[in-house]
Amino acid sequence: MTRDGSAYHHGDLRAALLAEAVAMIDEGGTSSVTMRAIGRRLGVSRSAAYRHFADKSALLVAVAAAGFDRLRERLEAVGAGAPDAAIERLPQVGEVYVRFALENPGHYRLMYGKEAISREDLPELREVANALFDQLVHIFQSYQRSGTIKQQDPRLQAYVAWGAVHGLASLLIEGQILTAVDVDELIRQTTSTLLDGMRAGR
Amino acid sequence: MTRDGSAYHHGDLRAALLAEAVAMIDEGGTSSVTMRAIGRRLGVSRSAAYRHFADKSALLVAVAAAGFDRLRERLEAVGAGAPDAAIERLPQVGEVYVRFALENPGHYRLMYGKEAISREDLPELREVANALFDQLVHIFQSYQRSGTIKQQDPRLQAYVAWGAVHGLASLLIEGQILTAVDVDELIRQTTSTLLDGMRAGR
DNA sequence: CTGATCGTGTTGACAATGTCAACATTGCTG
DNA sequence: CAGCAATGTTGACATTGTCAACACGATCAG
Repeated sequence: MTRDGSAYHHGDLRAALLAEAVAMIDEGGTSSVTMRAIGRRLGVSRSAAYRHFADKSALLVAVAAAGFDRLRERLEAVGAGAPDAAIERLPQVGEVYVRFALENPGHYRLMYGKEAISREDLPELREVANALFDQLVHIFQSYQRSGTIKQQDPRLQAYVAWGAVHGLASLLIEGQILTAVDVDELIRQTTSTLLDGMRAGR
Repeated sequence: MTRDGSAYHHGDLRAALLAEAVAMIDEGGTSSVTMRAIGRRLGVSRSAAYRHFADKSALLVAVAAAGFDRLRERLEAVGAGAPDAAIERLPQVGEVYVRFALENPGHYRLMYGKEAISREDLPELREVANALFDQLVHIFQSYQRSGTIKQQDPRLQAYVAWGAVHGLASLLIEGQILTAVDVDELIRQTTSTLLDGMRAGR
């Protein structure tokens, strides 16, 4: 293997399948991802994918997992050097998060939706997603320690913030925000409202 | 027609189709709604629905529209008598909104998702949904007039609030919030954070 | 009352999909 | 070099959305 392409054996079909699926998802939505179409695009037969994934759902799960990895990398890069409690942290995280969704709408929908894949019974996905959430909780804990925000269950604060940012991302990628508004402004407004709403000292 | 059931002519198939589709959506998700299955459940042939809806998408659009109507009714009922600027208004609206999503997850997903139906080119849906949004903008305008919150583009405030509430609803119905938390508490926390974050006077 | 007409249902048919079983080809291992 | 396990391919089936051709039945003209 690792040969180029004279034929029968692809070389690294698994990786190619994943990449192609990601591409198709962001081109035409999850519904455009079809076992047969993906094979066609890769010049491989319709059921070749079954040697690498148990079924379509398994393929999509792998795609989602890859998405979580990419998102995590980006988020970790935010203020990699900055102190945890730096006040710019939350807005930056929020922005990167929403941008990711906007750039990979199909991917994002797959990751946080339930239609295509159900997360409950997939420990693999649960872990990655939980890791992301924990990262957020840590930010709020730092803010609390530095006295910036209210002393409260940080998980609750994290859920509220995650909800707000996820909601904004969803509205945007689902085409619900039609009137002309500046996306950057919306993101800033969201994160600053959150921070102000959680500020310590009434 | 309007007769009971001896056979060929159903009586009111259109309404029955809508009702059955709604039921199926909230039972097994949008993907479980199948032209053929819906016919089976109604004891009618597989393509009977095509006499009332151009295609599957048209059926789903009608279902979504019905959903918007139901949601609007519920929201209008909130504080129907109370003055617009009453401070309890926003939290109440938020709670009713999230509750609706939790009670009709499939329906809600269909309404605010893009996978099954695309809203842009459906003026019919645009109107209902926009009416809902305008309602929200009005609330913020009232708050501003009464000096409760910052003077700012109320549409921006409305988007931020809508995003937060929509995001919370989405996370809940998509099964993203797994750790044990009180839903009521989450809703309250969200709306109060929003209000505090928008309060006038720094 | 008779029959034409149109709305409403039904059946047949087709292409596309996910998936399994049987078969083919290849690369690696002894 | 023989043979096995991994990887691809083809055939087949049930399911789906949808269209065309046909069937039924209510209503309206005469």
